[in-house]
Amino acid sequence: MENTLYLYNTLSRKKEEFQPINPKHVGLYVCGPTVYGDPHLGHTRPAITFDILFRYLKHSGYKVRYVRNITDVGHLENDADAGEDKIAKKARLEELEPMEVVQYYTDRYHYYMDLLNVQKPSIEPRASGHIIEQLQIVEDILSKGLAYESNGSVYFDVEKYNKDNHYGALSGRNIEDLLSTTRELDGQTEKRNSFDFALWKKAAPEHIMRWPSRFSDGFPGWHLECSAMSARYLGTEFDIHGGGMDLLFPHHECEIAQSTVANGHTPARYWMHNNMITIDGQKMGKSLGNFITLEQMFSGEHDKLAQAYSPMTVRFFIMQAHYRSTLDFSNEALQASQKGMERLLEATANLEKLQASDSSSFSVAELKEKCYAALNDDLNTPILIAHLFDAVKSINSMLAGKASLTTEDLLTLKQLMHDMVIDILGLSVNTSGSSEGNDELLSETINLLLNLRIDAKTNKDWGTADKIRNELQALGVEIKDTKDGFEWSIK
RNA sequence: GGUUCCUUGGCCGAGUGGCUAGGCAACGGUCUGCAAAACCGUGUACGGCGGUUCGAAUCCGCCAGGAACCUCCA
Repeated sequence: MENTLYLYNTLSRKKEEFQPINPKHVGLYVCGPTVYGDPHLGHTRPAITFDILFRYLKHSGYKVRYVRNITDVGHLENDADAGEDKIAKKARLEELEPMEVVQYYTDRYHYYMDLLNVQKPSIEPRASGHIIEQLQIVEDILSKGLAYESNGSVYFDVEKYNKDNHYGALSGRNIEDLLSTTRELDGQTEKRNSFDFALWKKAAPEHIMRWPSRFSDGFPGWHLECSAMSARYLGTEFDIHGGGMDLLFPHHECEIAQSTVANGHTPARYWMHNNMITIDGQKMGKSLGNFITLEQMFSGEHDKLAQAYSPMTVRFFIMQAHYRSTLDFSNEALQASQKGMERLLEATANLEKLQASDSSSFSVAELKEKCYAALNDDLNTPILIAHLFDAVKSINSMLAGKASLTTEDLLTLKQLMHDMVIDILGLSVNTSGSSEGNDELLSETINLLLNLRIDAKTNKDWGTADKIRNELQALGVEIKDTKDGFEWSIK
């Protein structure tokens, strides 16, 4: 495929042609979840965004190593002395072993990602499994004089780093701004500057998750795991680093600083950031407590939810907005997505019914070109979907006998729709995930009833015909009359 | 307070200096026993005020409103 993919690089703040370091291979690192809570709607944004990137890169012929971590240690609750590992806190609250909490929420995360048809990354490393690598980086940075030890903790010396590098290059800040804007928090006394960040943190007595080191019994600073694990599995320089926009600063900025000191160069060439999902115009997130969990989305059990939404509806909803735009949650928007997606999937399934003819009344080649152009333009899935709806229109026109395609064009269209809808957008064709009651007996029974209805119609017995239709519909069987009979599906 | 970003028709949501985004909803028509589905058609959108330009929703300035980050967050 001689397509050129353009990706928006946060580093340069513009779209850049994507060129991998090693031809045919792509190294992709994405910040994964912190597993101390149930996955919510917000978690689906990066998961789906980078799932599409992963799928598209593979579709384009690249061999992709996709690393997405599980954060199970190290996130400080507040800062400095008041710091407490989030996992540990949750554990004490629930009186569970920290690793028990981690396991539980990791499993939950995996379960819901599977429902959303998010492909598993190639490697899913855990921070807790890479303490040694993280300590090695701490030692390395210390030996280079860009970190200092203080009361059993080790901090990165941002000011010193900034002399030869630009701390803030990714997020568009500079150290002067940071000096004046960083909030004064308790327990900053260990640090030389408020913007210094921990590489290693001494554990308070009540802190359960801890590892021995020559500095103290403690745990790694929360930016360090990504530096350690990306370098271990992708090398010190790899192609793409992704994550949520909320991680841009300080997380990714610190990551760059650490890795730059350790390796002499920035870790990733392209930095991609997905925007947030909002609700009532505000970011959906843990801190605000305004999130809707995926369990709630799929069951409909939440005050904000007018109904349950299927995983595919949620997936489609997310893909209908560009990944760098905020996306506002609303029932109306979700319902619109659901209906649109059903139409798209039905048309895709109906491709099999199409008959070729002598000539083509529309250009499949042009459609195909537009689809790839949309993807190549920084993964513009809303535009891609708009083009797919054009295809839907054409497919339905063909079904209605108002459009035609040659055998060759029809084949191309089938392949294209399969590639786009199934492979790249990752929608599964069996629409609603609910009762797949496709057992013989049920099918034959419904067929029997609908055949009786045809008889009734032949006899102009509209009362009986309507009764069969209405009652079946009430039971959730969707009925469509066609020229030569009927079609039905279970809703 | 600092930095950055956003404001598009009933709802969601793309986009470009001049060429139909798309979806959902609505309305009219075709089809149908009636519906549903499908098809055809309709909707004179770009926060406000100035400026640049032959021409701006798209560039610049100001104003209004909103958001993100600066603290854990996807």
